[in-house]
Amino acid sequence: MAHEDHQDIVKEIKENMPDADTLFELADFFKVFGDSTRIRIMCALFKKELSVCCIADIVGMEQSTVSHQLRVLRQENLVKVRREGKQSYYSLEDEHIQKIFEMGLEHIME
Amino acid sequence: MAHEDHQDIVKEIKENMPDADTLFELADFFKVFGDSTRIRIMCALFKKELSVCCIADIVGMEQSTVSHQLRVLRQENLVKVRREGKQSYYSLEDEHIQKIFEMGLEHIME
DNA sequence: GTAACATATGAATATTTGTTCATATGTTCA
DNA sequence: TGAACATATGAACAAATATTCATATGTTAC
Repeated sequence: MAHEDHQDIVKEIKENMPDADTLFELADFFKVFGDSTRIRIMCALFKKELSVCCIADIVGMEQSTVSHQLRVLRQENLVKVRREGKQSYYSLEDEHIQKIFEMGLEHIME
Repeated sequence: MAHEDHQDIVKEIKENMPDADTLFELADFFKVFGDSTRIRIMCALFKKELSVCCIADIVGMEQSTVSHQLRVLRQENLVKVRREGKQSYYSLEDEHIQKIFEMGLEHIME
């Protein structure tokens, strides 16, 4: 290492990279997709909005677990909530999420 | 919970979900995107293939750290290696990766 | 008001994960 | 062969994370 080539390449690439903050934020965004419980929750929400207890039943986990994970999803703006009576109905924030999901699927299917 | 509505919805959604194994695999795939070091490595590789020491310099981390993370990327088929003399040159496996990356960026930019 | 239900949250725990150091492996050149 | 360099890997440690239990908060109906 440390020949001129090396330094030139490093410099060139560095200059064209998005800034570190953006990439850090991006990693945090993808981190949300990196857990099977959350993935399953999101997947369940593709069809329609669902209450917390429905989601818990679908993914087969404690209501508490689901609630914690829904908070994570909310914090990254992947889902939104609507309160109706005793229940909270969750739905996907936008269609990006499903697209990203599908691209991931495409990749692992190869 | 446990009114008929609830059970019907749960059943309907469950039947239409991809199987658990697939979703588990998908989570593992996205997990790779969920770390800022790996994201930065991938991002560096958008332009061209790079040697390990170049990557280490670009992301500003130990050669060892980068090597470990490159293994993770390899295991999920996100990068491929080409050995040339003393150096290993890494490059992205396919164009899915950049697309997924860009969709993520789009989302966080909103 | 209280009871019954749905959801959210805090604390504790176990597991996973990222990084580093030290070192092994692989490659080239003399 | 051995020295010098590049990369890979194992062990150890610190930090982050997912889950559960217990309980608090919020809502409705009586």
